Amino acid sequence: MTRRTVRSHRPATIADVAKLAKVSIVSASRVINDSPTVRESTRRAVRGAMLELGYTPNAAAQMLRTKRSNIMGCVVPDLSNHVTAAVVHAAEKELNGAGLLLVTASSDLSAQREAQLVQSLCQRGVGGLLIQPGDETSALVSGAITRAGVPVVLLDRDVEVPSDRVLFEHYDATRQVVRYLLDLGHRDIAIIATAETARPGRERLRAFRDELAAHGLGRIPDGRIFCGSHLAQHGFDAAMALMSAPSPPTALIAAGNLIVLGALKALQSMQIDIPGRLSFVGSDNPLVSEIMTPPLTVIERDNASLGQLAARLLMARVKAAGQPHRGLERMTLQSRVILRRSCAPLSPRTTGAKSR
Amino acid sequence: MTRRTVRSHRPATIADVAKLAKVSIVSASRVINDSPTVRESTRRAVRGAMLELGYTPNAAAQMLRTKRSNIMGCVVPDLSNHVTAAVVHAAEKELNGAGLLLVTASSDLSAQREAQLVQSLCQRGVGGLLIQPGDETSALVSGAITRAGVPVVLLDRDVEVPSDRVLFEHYDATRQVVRYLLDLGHRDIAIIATAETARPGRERLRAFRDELAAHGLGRIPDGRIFCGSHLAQHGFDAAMALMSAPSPPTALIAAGNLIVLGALKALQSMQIDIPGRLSFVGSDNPLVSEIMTPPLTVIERDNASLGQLAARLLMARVKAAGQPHRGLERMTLQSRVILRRSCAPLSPRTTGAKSR
DNA sequence: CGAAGAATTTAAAACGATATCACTCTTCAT
DNA sequence: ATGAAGAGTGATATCGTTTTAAATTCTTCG
Repeated sequence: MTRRTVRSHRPATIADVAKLAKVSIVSASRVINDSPTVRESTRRAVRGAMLELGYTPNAAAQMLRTKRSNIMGCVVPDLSNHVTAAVVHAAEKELNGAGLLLVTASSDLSAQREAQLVQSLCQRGVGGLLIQPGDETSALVSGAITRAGVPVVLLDRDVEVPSDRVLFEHYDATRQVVRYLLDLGHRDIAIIATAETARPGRERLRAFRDELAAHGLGRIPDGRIFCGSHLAQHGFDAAMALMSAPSPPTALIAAGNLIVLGALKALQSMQIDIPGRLSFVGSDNPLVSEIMTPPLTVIERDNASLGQLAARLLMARVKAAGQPHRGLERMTLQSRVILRRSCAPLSPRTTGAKSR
Repeated sequence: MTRRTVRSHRPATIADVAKLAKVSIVSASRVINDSPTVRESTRRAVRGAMLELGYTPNAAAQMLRTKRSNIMGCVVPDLSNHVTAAVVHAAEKELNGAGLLLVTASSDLSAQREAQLVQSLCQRGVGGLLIQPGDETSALVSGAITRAGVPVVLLDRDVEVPSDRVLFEHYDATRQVVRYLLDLGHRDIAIIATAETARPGRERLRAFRDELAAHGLGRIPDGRIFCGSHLAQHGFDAAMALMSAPSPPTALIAAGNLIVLGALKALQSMQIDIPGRLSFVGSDNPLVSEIMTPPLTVIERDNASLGQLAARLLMARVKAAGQPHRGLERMTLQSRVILRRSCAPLSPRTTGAKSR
């Protein structure tokens, strides 16, 4: 028969709180939103009532009135990619810490789907967006972003829109790796990369060309550059083509976490000795590349930091909504080159095999 | 000066649609919600107006009124885990296809955080939940689930709550693997698994014990079973302890996708020959385990199917809300054992090394 | 042709919060 | 004493939708 805190089935509303605290609904609302113009005694009364009723604001009503929600959106090409998942996970964690939620949607690299998702998320009232477009050149996507109407932070992409962005430094790291291979004596280096329509692929490729050119090797022979999807299959196909050709390269850079795996599968199926016959540079896959045989020289990035920074940037922008626009942020995170044992000096054997 | 479709900045509301279609707001609402009691001509008029205005319902208002939203929630231990990400990605894709969104939150294996997330998501009005609790025995979590008030589908977990669940078959596959090792002549087999407080770890361990007992090896010596976290570090530590002991096992099962990587790192650092000195069984990591040296015998699961099935189950349950409760679903997906080259018959050398 | 009944449509009342604006009550300078 | 400024409060309108119940129109049939 105890009647303490009747805990009616219906969740408490602000009206219940107000009544219990013996103040107006408006005052209750003020307390909830930390308005400064409310007397301390009132604040205490409302706080007490909220606690007693276990009150939490109805998000839908709040959003209907204010037009913004504390749900952020995130559009990425493929959440099942380990690198993407790491970024998203870090962002989500950072946002959660601030009481925000993150809804994630995968576009499967379809520009149309991307644009549609951005629109659909905005219309559903997300407060801000993290976006990693698959293709930076799509007008459909840049249009959708421009029209979003909420703060947007780009994830390692450089689309021509007035948004903040957090980027990885790909160019220097790639040049560094190419130089490393050149220093080892390699003169015939190939690269398998992602599409040039997105920053990582474009930057890595540009670095590849520039560094070779800087060493007087600007005239890259045909069939040394493979640009395409980020999928393992692309790595496999490209590596197959490369190494089954009459005169294969002596070094290979696999620039993409799945590409690495596909390429290695191909190399293994052709029983190509690494680094005996081919020096190999991979990327990402931190745990894995360490225990491969041989352990892989790779370019690695701190994906968690990217996600975290992006989330912070977004929250700052959302909070500052309405205030005069600070200049656009453009943060760059360094990549790390980790030397392991998958690259070796160009040996007589390699040369021999090639000059045959 | 063209005034066609003025495209006012404010998005169109149902009132605009109704006015343009020259019907009442209610009729417009009926058309939007596919109510059967609306004349064909009316329907056409409203449809036309919607299209012309580019109208889409305001989700907040809809939710405020109906108390349900088309956003689903998902609570998992760690989105950055490849396996988890695959499941979530598939679920998200399936939901997206039906016009639903998925907000994902990671609990970092904290039961408290899990309970809190479930509550916070519900209060924010998600229409249903996919949950993978880190610890099935936590009353905090099962309480939160019971109190959720929306349909819940458990992801490969067996919590005592009245919810649907989609499970992987772990028991048979593990017994199969143990039998395989026994058939190869191994008598001293070790296992590194995740915690017993969650289904996968518990099932695998039970299978391990049962199959050994079935072969008269029920008396498992100390230090052959390692239960703990799912992290690589646990795999590393356990493998280190196992193989640096005076009489190491001749076969090892690493039951967890990260555990595998940690264990392999340890084995490599100790320069333990696989399968010469130790037969090794891994799990998951499909692309990777194929290109390891040697290629790994593993237990694999179709994570995408799990996610997809869970999403479907959830949608069915959400749609059937209010209707008499069908019995609880409990679907099981088979695991696959893939034999590769990381296991070998117990050789004289292995035996010798051991009997020394 | 008129009435009953079915089929549509509509006006008005929620849903739960915040925004706006008016009001009271101090405090303080004139 | 008067007025102005400002702090604190509250009544009411509003956000965009669905629900309810009542009103209207359309059929059908005696």
